[in-house]
Amino acid sequence: MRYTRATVVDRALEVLDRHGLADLSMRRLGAELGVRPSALYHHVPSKQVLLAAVADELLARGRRPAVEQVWDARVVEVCTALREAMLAYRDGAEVVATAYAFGLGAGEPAEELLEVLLAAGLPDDVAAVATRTLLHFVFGHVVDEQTHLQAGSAGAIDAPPREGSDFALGLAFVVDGIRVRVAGDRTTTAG
Amino acid sequence: MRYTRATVVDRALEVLDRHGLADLSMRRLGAELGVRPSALYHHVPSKQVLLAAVADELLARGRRPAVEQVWDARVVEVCTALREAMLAYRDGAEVVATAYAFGLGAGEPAEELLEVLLAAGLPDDVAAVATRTLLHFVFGHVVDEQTHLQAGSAGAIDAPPREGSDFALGLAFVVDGIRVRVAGDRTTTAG
DNA sequence: ACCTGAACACCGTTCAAGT
DNA sequence: ACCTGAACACCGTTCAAGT
Repeated sequence: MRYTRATVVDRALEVLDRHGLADLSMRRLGAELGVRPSALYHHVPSKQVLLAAVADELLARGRRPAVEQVWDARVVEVCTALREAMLAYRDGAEVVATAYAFGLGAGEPAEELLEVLLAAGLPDDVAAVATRTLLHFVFGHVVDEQTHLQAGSAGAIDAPPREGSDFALGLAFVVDGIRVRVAGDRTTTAG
Repeated sequence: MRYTRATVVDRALEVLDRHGLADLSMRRLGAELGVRPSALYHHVPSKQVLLAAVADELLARGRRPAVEQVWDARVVEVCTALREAMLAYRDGAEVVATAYAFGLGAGEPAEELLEVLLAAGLPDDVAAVATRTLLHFVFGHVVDEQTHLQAGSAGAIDAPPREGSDFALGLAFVVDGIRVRVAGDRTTTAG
């Protein structure tokens, strides 16, 4: 059998969702494809790069069209869509957060947020920090949330009721903080 | 030679700081202590627990007395001290953030922030979410920051100028967002 | 109680050789 | 171009046996 990079990534995402990140090894993935682990290195330079590709594929599948018009509602929309895309796959948040930390994935939501914040009137450097702050919140929160959800569904102990409302409240803290700056800059520019 | 749990943790912290998290294996640590890896399991039940102990030791060494009185200045103080404690050791942020995610470490800064936010007048559930939002920001930001700092000092490419000011600005977003709630609750209570 | 010796069940990655 | 076979240099953890 001859494989392409896309099918390797697809199969990796399938193994991730079915067996979890801990079981997604190059050897396991090779076995799943009926191929020696070394064969994978013809399609992907390293496991790190493969996982980044998995992260981006996962996010691509979760993409939703933009509907909100105002900057703050748009920020909430992008972050909420990001959360849902990650929650849709087992260990999705961990994979995306790690890829982002290595600078290899999640570039698209980052660019989208930066655009929105620049359009809202923030200076370049402030918008860049605000974007990273939002992403750090989303990744940290959803990794936590997904860990607890999965622990709850696997074991006998049921998970604490950490629903989307906690996400909305935490996100509101960050967005409100950014709003203070947006309003301040507008005032400064106007005055 | 006979060792105690404390010396094992101390030595692990030393290996972490000198060689990095990737080189801190049970086998490596055993060799460093002149002992078989299996001997370590008499002092510590698993590597995960060892790393959590390393995280807490690292934070204990970075502890500073509280000086600020007002809640928002106090929050900034706690978060800044947390950042500095983690930056003081190689891969410190990664170790502490991971231990926190597993619910095994960093309990002390979490409790401190929660106390401050409750004293500021936030209801229990809001204060809990605010605490987690602050910690997610701090961990996410400092892991990023430390990765770039270390990449800059190791390789030929110099790091981008991500100084403490980015941290202060990002933290201000979250604190300002929380302030909106503190003010709102006070208004609600008063009205 | 603390440690050794030996094993179990794995990893990611490289690379000459085959087709 | 794509894959096999085999190796290199590792992992965390368990457990009977020693002292």
